Amino acid sequence: MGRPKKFEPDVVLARAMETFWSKGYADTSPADLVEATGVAKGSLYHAFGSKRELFGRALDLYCQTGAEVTEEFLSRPGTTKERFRAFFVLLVDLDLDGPVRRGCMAQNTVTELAGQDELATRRVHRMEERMVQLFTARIQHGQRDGDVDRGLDARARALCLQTALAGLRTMALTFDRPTLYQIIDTTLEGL
Amino acid sequence: MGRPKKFEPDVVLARAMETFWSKGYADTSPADLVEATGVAKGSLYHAFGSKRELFGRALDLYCQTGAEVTEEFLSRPGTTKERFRAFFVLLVDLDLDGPVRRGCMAQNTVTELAGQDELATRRVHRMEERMVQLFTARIQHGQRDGDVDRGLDARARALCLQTALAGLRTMALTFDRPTLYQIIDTTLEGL
DNA sequence: CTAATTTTTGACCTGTAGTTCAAGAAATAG
DNA sequence: CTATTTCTTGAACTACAGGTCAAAAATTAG
Repeated sequence: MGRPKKFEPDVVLARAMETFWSKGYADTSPADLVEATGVAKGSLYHAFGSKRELFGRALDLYCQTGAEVTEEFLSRPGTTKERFRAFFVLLVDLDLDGPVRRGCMAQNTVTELAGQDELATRRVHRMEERMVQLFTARIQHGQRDGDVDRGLDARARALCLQTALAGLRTMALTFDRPTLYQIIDTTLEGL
Repeated sequence: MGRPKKFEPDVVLARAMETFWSKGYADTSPADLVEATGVAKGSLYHAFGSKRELFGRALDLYCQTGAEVTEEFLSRPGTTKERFRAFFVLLVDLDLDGPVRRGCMAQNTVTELAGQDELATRRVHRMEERMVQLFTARIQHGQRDGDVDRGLDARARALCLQTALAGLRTMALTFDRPTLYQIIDTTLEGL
């Protein structure tokens, strides 16, 4: 009972995520969120508690979605190298084709909030570890397929790929597409 | 003539840089700058015009210093791989030994301001290009020394190293030292 | 229909960001 | 010593951030 909600919380959360992603935490104002979601300020606070809490939920959503997309994408048919290449290209394209270059929300968050917000920092670290796990698993899968040299230390390699990806998304803020593609190819050469 | 300055502009600028580096642009308030520099608010505005202009000067200082340190460090005696390793370790240690993890100010800036402040973004891009040039030159130097395989595309390799470095400094916000060292070693293996 | 419950909303509040400025202080020129 | 110049400083100002709240609206239980 009680008055029914006028908005879908998941939709509002997704829109809030987009806004935080594009503008960062500090530079997103309640007014921005009202504009992005179409929900009045009071309702937002009623539904989500505070700007920080809403941001936490948005970050969770981002990490969850990101992990799902990664898993799905790496498990499609193709060699290990092909799959990583396609995945990296996907993310670079995502960065470059958007109306504004905004990189990876998790990285942006840790860059902005490391040393200020331990919870957010830990959340991002968990996400990074998850990515390394997914990469490791894909490499090991490739080793079983005979796709990847069995002498390779899968986790060490996965850590390098995660590092390369983080770097790539930073580079994608200022470099052009051909250069970024070239970086992807050179990076993946050793696989 | 006129009343003499009470402070050394270079010292104030260096302190402002430290503050922007640690807290980011948006989250640094005039009050923070007053505390960090010991100079009254009015004087800061008198000397530097605006927060944005002061930040611009601070960013310039950071890029300038960074390029100098890089050049100096890569030109010390040792093989190419040794020099890159020492340089990467230096930066990781810098990140980890400070009182707060703050990464690279240039990356932080472009992460926070890409799509909002074209001037700052271009400034960072120039810095990144400069780093790639320095890396390229060092690799070519290694190729002449017989240090590095001559079949290598020096610039492509340098781009990868710059990307790895960017990634490494992001990873340094959340990962521990042994893992980061391992990443450095694996990354440099192919040199 | 009444009571109880849950949302919605904009008005309102407090604090601070970023800036300007007027008044005074410290120098030098003549 | 006076005029001129340049610096220093905190007070004052406007705008907005982040959040609270009371009143009205929409539902269901009985």
